[in-house]
Amino acid sequence: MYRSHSCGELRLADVNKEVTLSGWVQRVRNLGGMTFVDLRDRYGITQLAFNMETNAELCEAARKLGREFVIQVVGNVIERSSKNKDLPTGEIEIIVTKLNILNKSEVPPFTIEDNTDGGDELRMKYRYLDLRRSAVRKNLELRHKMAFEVRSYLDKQGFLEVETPVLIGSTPEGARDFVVPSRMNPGQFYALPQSPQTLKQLLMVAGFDRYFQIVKCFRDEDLRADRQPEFTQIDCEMSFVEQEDIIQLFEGMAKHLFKTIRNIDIPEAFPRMTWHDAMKYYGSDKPDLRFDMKFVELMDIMKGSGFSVFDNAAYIGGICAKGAATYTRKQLDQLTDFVKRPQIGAKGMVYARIEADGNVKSSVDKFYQQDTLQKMKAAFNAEPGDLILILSGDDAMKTRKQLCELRLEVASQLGLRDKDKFACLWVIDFPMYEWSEEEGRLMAMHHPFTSPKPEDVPLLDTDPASVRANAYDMVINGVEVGGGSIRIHDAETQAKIFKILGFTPEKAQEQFGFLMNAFKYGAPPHGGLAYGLDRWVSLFAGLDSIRDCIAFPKNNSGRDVMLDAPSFLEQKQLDELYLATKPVEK
RNA sequence: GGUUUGGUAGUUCAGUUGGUUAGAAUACAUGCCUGUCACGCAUGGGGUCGCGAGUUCGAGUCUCGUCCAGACCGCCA
Repeated sequence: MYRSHSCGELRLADVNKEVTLSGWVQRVRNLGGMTFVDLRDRYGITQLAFNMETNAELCEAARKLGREFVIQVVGNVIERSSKNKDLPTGEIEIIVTKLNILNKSEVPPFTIEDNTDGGDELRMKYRYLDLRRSAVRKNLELRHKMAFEVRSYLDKQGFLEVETPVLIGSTPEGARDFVVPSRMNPGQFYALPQSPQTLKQLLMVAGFDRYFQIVKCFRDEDLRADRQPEFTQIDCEMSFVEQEDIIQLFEGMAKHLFKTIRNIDIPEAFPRMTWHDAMKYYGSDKPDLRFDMKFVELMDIMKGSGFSVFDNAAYIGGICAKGAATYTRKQLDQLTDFVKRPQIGAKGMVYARIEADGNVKSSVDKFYQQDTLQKMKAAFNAEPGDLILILSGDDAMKTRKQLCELRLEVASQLGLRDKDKFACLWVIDFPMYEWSEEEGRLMAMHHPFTSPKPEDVPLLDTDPASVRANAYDMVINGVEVGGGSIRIHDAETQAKIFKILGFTPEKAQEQFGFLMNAFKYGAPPHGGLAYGLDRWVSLFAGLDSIRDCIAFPKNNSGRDVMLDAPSFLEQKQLDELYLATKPVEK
């Protein structure tokens, strides 16, 4: 028997028991006459005590233990003479009578502690050591609990978890596919699913009217802190439902997760905002509503006073930062530099402080009379002590996006983006299409299986760009945590949508014939939603990157630095796969 | 593909205007220490300053190239 107890469970009530413990050596404290060893496993830390007077040989052996040695001890639980209140097991310790070294360890390249001295790169290379740290382990425990609660909730609602294949066909619409060459079918490739979208729709045709799956999805696009090439979705689909049914059910799931994971009750319904309003008032389809700072458009007030930048602008808008009039000139210059960075691309920033007497002191005072500035102040409902920040530009959408970045930056600086505060939101009524400059055609904003709003269907023929979709995203704290739509379920409409997206009937048949054929055999009305599990976990854990809640994540360049993958193949493997070329190794 | 920040001891970092033997903390090793729990004290070892080229009497420091890593833009139906 390797252990009778874990390293996290012994308490005062266990005093006088003889126990066997196994674990890793966290630290050895050698005080001369006695030596203490912290023994760690994933349940906690228990202190082992060795005394030179009572057992010199064992005490000498304990002194020689190194960090991360795996040991097994037998000993008696006693009450400590000096207790440690910071440790759950801090009232007891083990007087060791037998010590067995199960395995030695080299000195680890970084310290295995909550405040490790290791940098990200090193921790990723030795991820198996990083995962020994409680901070990382807790994230994976949280992830497990969330997946468990998702299954519990959906099972109670009658959902069935069905596995769909990972080796499927490539579809050029959407993100780039990861592809897998087929040895048995020379020159042909599988693709890994970007999501099981079409497969779950086929399950609806098959009559599995409540499906879900916690499933890996793959997208071969550049990475970010919140994007991995493989990520996990809570993928759901339902038949005989309208948008409202889906919103209700998955809002319920979100509330269930808030309650069970964070013990937060959200009695009221989540607010809803149209995509149009989200863009107009927040410059984003995923606004962070933990704070207000709504955009105010100033075209009527500020245009035509001789300030040429504004006079020539297609959009003038601003935000009001409550109580931020104390910003110094230096801070304002830094904000100006922030919006002028190439990633944001604004030309400049106008600011105005509301002074104690109610007067407006702005950076463009020489162009505006005080009564114009007062009108502006009124438009923001600004009060003394507030700071107004204004951007303008000749492309309204671009300027709003710049203003969005400014809003988030100022909110961060003012401490308004509290990780323990949550603001949930449904963004609804997305447009069906957006124009792609690169492709020179309309692209599906959501995906090509999304249905148009019934009242907008006539517009498909006259003005497709203005058609709204039965699509919805859930946004929490400015993070898109999930999204979905009511799908098209008849072949005729689906064919029409493909046509608008620029597919020839032949091309549509070739790529999506299986779906359109299925629709000929009694497809029920259906729709669904997918939540991003990684993003949910990182929100609840307060993480800056989803990498911290993934056991073995990939780095910025899509590499697994621990496995050193991807890697080159042997020529023999390439030959078997009919892959001719091997890039020259640098 | 682009913008930007960084790469110096095992690790995290400092290193001034280009100038003597490149430092600190921590980790590690050795010794002392009987109530520590970030134990303490003393001593010691440890460096291809990412790599390559250039400028210079002299480069960790300046220039160019390159590799690696992070954040972001494009991209992500």
